[in-house]
Amino acid sequence: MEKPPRLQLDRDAWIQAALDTLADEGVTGVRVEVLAKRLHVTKGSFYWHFKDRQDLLSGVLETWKDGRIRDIVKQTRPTGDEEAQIFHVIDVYSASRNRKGILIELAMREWARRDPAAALIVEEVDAWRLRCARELFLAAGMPMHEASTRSMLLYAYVFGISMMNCEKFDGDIARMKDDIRQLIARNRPTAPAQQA
Amino acid sequence: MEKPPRLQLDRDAWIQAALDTLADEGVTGVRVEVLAKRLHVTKGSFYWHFKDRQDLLSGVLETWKDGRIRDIVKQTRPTGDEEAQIFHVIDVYSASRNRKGILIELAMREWARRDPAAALIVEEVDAWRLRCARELFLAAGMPMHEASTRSMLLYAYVFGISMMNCEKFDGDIARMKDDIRQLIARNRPTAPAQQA
DNA sequence: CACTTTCCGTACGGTAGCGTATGGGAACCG
DNA sequence: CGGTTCCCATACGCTACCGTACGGAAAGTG
Repeated sequence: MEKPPRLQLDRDAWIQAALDTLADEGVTGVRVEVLAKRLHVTKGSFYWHFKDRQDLLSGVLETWKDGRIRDIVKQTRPTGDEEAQIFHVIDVYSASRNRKGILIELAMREWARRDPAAALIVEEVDAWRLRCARELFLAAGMPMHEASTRSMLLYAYVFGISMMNCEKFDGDIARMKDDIRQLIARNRPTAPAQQA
Repeated sequence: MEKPPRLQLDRDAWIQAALDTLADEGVTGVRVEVLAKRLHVTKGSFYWHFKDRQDLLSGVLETWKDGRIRDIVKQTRPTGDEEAQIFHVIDVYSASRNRKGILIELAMREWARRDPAAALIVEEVDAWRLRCARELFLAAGMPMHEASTRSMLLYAYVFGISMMNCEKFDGDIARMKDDIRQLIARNRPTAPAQQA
C-alpha cells in the first residue's frame, strides 16, 4: 500500500494520497496532518505545495474529472460492437474489481451533496458519461429518446448497485446481475427461468 | 425548522435531531455539542440521556431500521393492484418529494461503508425491501428468478438516481423516469418515440 | 566557494469536539 | 417541609486539526 518514499514530493503525490484517503474515509477524512503521516513528511511540505486544504481539494476535483472523462471517451470510441462496449461500461463500475474506483465514485457524490464545487464537477462528468453512453445506444440502432432513457438507467443502476452489499444476499447474484445487464442493454425479456 | 422548545428532552428528541443532521451533514456531522445547540441545551443534557456519542448513533440506527421496515411492509401489503404498488415504491424514493428521506437513505449507506454496525442495519433493511418487492412481482405473475432480479434493479435504480443531479440534465427527465419505471416494473418496451 | 532557491522540519496559537465532574434547580414524595 | 430523584448548566482537561512563522539542509548557480 505504501509507496517507497520518494525523496521529493510534488502536488500530484499529495493529490494521489488524498484520493486514496477519499476512497476510504470520504472528504471529511482527507486532512492535512493525516496525509502528511501517510507520506512520511510534515505539514511543512504540504503548505509549500498548496495554499491551504481547499487548494488540495480543488486539485483532487480536477484530477478526478480529467481521468473520468478520458476513461469514458476511450471506452465509448467507435469499435463496431456497441453491445460489448455497453456491457463493459456496466462491468467497470458494478464488478467487484475496480473497488477503489467505485469507492472514489461514491465519495465524490457524497462530497457533491454538500459542496457546490464538487457538485459541478460531478454534473460535468455525468453529462459526459450520459452523452457517450447514448451514442453507444444510438449506434446500436436505438431511437434517440430510448437511448437517453437507457443511458440514465444504466448509470443509476451501476451507482445504485455499488451502494448495496449484494454479496450478503441469497440467490445467484451473478446471474441476476447478468440478467439486469440484458434488461438495460437490450430490450429482450430475460430468458424464462426453468425452476420456480 | 425549529420545533417550539420543549421543556423536557428525551432520547427520542436527540435521535430525531441526529437524523436531521445526519441528512444534511452525514454521520461525521452529528456531533454532541452541535446537536445541543440545535436543541438549545448543553452537553449536560446529552450525557444524561446517553452514555456517549456511540450510544446515540446506535439509537439512530435502530430507529431508522424500525421505521424503514414498517414502511416497506405497509407499502407492500396485498391490495390486488401490484403494479400500482411497484410504481409507488419507485416513486417514494425517486421523486423530488421525500427529500429528507432520500438524504437520510444516502447518509446511512455512506455510514454503512465505514461502520460494520451500520452496514448490518442497512443489509437487514435491504433484505426486507428486496423480499417485499419480490412478493409484489410474484403476485403480479412473474417467475421467481425474474422477480428477484427486477427487485434488485428497482432498488439499485432508485438509490442510484438519487445520487445523480438529474434536474441539471437536458431532455424530458419526467418522461425518461416514467419510461424507466415501465422498464423495471413491466417487461414491455417503451413506446417508440415519434420524434428523433 | 558564496549565494540563492527549493523543499521540508519544528514550534506555536487557535478552534472544535469528546467525555467527566460537579453543582443546582425543579418536581415529586413522604 | 426536608429529602430524593430527575434533568440540565458550568467548567475543566484532553486530542485532533488548521494555518503561520521561522529555521535549516540540500541542491543548483555563477
